[in-house]
Amino acid sequence: MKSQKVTGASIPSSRRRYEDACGAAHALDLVGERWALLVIRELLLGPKRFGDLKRDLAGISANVLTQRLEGLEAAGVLIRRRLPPPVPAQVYELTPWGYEAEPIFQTLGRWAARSPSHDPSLPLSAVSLLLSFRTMIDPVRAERLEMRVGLRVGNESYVVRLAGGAVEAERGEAAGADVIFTGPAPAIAAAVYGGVPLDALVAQGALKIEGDRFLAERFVTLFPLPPKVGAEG
Amino acid sequence: MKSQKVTGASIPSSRRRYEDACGAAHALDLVGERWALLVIRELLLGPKRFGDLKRDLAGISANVLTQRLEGLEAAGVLIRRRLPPPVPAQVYELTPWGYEAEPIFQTLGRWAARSPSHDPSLPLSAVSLLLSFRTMIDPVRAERLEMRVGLRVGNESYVVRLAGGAVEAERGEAAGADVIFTGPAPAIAAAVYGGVPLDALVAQGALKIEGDRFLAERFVTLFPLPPKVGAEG
DNA sequence: CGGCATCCGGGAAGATACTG
DNA sequence: CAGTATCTTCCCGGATGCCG
Repeated sequence: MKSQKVTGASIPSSRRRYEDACGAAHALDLVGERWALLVIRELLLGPKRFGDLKRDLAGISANVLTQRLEGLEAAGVLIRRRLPPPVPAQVYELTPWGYEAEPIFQTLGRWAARSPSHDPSLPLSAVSLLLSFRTMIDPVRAERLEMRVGLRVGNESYVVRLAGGAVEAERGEAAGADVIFTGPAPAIAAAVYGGVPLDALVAQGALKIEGDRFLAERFVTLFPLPPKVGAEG
Repeated sequence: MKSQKVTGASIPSSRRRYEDACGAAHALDLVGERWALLVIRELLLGPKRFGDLKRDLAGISANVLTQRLEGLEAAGVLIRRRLPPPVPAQVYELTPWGYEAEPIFQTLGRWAARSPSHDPSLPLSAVSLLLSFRTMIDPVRAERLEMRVGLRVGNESYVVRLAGGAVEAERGEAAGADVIFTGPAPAIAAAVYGGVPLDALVAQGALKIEGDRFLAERFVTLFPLPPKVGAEG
């Protein structure tokens, strides 16, 4: 029978769509299903394989991930690409338009960071952390500050460059940076957003810091969280 | 039995939450359920009653609307307020923080407007139309253009003010504006976003135009849709 | 192991009818 | 008008198993 494959590309069935010309409503038709936006988030720093996505999206199940990847591919948000041999792995990569979704995460994140119920001490993926640097950088505190910060999280390596009040945060080789943090993303987040002293994190073995320790101390002060609601004004 | 009422404030059960410190993930915990963002959208121009929300959110059912309103109230996004007599009606109104969600709609809308599957000819609420003016205004085409445009949609009246390339769009009295459109929101959208000539809409009775007809023709050219993907730059 | 299908249980969404 | 009660349908999440 060879199983005929009639799954239908998992575009939301027409009954399940908002029949609404509003752009935001159509965005929700495309990426409003559970996990869809977080799948995009995990790809914003570059292509990933199925297993990496499953690992970094703690709690997603394989079948849902498959459905979301199908739906997002059908919507034109990402493409499935087969890497050439040496390692003929399959990866999922955002289309140029898919990459343009990043401002959605910035406005969502900035807004929700003010929620009384937001808990920055929850687990966090490396991509989320790097994207949060792009969103939360304080240009005033960062102006006339130049540094390259390397991050080693799991098997991946990332670089944050500060220059002229602007920030770049992307995948890249950490070696040669002014300071290098090695450890899980939540430990780095604890220093940057939780106010946990670097000494403490190093002492308990959660974090390793190489290079300019003074720059490291500066770095973790550059990303202030907005005031929670209720503390207006 | 009097039915015991244990509805529970409808904050997503913990199994259903992303346990993720990422701000965007938390935003989805708060407003990621179906219809939640559209409920917020309908309140961005001011308070509404239950029935108005149900009418303007075509397709929502009463029980889902009730659940969303409960959840959004529990999240601190909106409050339920009882108007004082003459008409002691109940209305739902965004909190100050709820109003701060508007940029979410702008980034979502701008992004999705480029989707190949976006269809601007679908039905549209009056609020969506007004918000789209804030999002889609072309400051270049609007610069050195000053006008007040009144919109009468259903029983509500709205005003769009253009000055110095900036736009204001809000509830307000249409009388006295330079030009006044009267008709359903989709008809106005057809002129602005669908390129349908005003003559045609007036001729078929979909739209009434009072005041400066020349300004009306200018107005409908001020909100260009971004290029669809595939027609890249 | 990566990718995908299948079956199942629970729960959220949708439709309809009903109540104060 | 502003919701509630109830029933059905569908989606989500987990487990398992197949195939390369």
